[in-house]
Amino acid sequence: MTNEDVLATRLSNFTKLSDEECQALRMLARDRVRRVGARVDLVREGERPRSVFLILSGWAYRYKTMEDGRRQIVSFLLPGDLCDLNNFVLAEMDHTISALTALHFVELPHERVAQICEEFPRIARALWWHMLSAISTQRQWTVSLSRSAHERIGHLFCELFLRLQTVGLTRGNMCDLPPTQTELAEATGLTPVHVNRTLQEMRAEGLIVLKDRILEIPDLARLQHAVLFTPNYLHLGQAEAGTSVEKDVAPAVEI
Amino acid sequence: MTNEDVLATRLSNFTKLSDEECQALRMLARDRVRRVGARVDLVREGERPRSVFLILSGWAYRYKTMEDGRRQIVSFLLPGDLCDLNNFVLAEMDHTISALTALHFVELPHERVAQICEEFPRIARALWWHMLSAISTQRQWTVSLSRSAHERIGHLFCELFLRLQTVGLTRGNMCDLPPTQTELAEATGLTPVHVNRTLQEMRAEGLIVLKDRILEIPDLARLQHAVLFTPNYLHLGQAEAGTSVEKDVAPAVEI
DNA sequence: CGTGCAATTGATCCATTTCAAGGGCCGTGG
DNA sequence: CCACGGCCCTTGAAATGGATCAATTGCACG
Repeated sequence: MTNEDVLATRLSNFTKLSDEECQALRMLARDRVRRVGARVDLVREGERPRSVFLILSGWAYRYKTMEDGRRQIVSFLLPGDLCDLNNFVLAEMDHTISALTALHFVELPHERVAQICEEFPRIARALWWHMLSAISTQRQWTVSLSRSAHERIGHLFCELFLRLQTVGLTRGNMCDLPPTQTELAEATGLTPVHVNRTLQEMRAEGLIVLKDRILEIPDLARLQHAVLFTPNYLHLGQAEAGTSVEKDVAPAVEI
Repeated sequence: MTNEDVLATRLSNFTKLSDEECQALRMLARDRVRRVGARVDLVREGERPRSVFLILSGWAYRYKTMEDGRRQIVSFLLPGDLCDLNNFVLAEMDHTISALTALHFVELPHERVAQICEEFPRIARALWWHMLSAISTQRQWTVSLSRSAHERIGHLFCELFLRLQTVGLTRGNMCDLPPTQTELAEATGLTPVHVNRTLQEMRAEGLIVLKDRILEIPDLARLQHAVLFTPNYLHLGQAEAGTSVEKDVAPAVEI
């Protein structure tokens, strides 16, 4: 099901948007809707994408391949996510974006985005937030370098659940979780076997229920606590909070 | 030693800049130079920085602390690097930036940057590249999730060496490497003990010479090969390459 | 009714962690 | 001038989390 409201919904998590702005975003999502099946590449390493992708439905992911064949998924792209907003300069991709499930998306020329930003400054701001949150998320993933298997997986689940929630894709404490255990392994830097065993332990502890690609988190707070998850990096609902926070810092010497 | 040319040098790796543009960048680096000693925080988690930092000399790093005290360094900031260029929206920091060594830097109000970008579109472009390369680097770090200790450390060394090279801070095949083994451990997600042993092995293999905070890479190509390093993610010297790369991709169905 | 992929299980191996302690260097203070 | 504490690097031995190898089950699909 294609939802042309996803982007507006997603961006509303950063700033309140007017009806007019939402309408403009809705128009974007009608541009040139495309559909691809699972496992299809959207952009490949070495290419210079000439546009921004907006995901309307389905999951995608970015991954890097090493010479010896190992693959590392470096991020998941969910409905409402924009890819390579930053790539105005048409840089060469250093990784591949690929569909995890069947996918609906729109390919937006950069000018189209620029034009909307000019007309609606608040959308421009929201897009900055969007980008910021993507970068923060990337940083969080690197923190997993010092996390245990439990923490890596649990953390990922918390993140995905919350991100899906912001676009209305959770039902109570449940959500879809399309990636296979092998893909979870590629995302966390673990072995499929070990992911499997870790999942079983987490199930045994009652932290998660995961079956048939459906994830249920009986007690989100407990899971978050168990895996040391703090959601601040998603930067949800901070935009309103004003800008006047003053603390003493860096007793620097003026030169 | 403060080098007011670092930024121009750094950005020249992305696009050729005119003398006038370089001059403008040089003026930036004179704005309000500040100096702090090692281990001082520049911005702390929870704050809303109102400006961009430009590092003139010395090293800094971003890190996250977990509730149980573990620390993870998520990136190093070198001379010529700009921090939080993206943070126009004044988001709350979800991590801390701290000086690794004594540091010279400039704090630039966002308007100052915006103004320069308006006057010199090519600088704006270069700043996009700068940002892009920072994000790519962050992605590369998450690839370390599936790297061995040797690869993590070797990869980090290759990256730092090349980044330093772009701002003229290498001497032949040598460069400064101020982080302690404990800090290298925090950056790679390993134990200090294991970092120590891994370094010894890499020394024994002749891949590196590391003593007194000076790193020497006798054969960069060999090291790169040994740790599966590919420098494309730094996006150096791609800007000139034109934008017309066409390949067939994503045999998508128009709807 | 096979074929193939996802999930699962068992047994073994190894990389990395943990714990514990010693040595070198440097700045500080007696 | 020497003793001291602190930080950084180093070493050893033991414990363990996660990897590896190999095989089995279950299920969807042509």
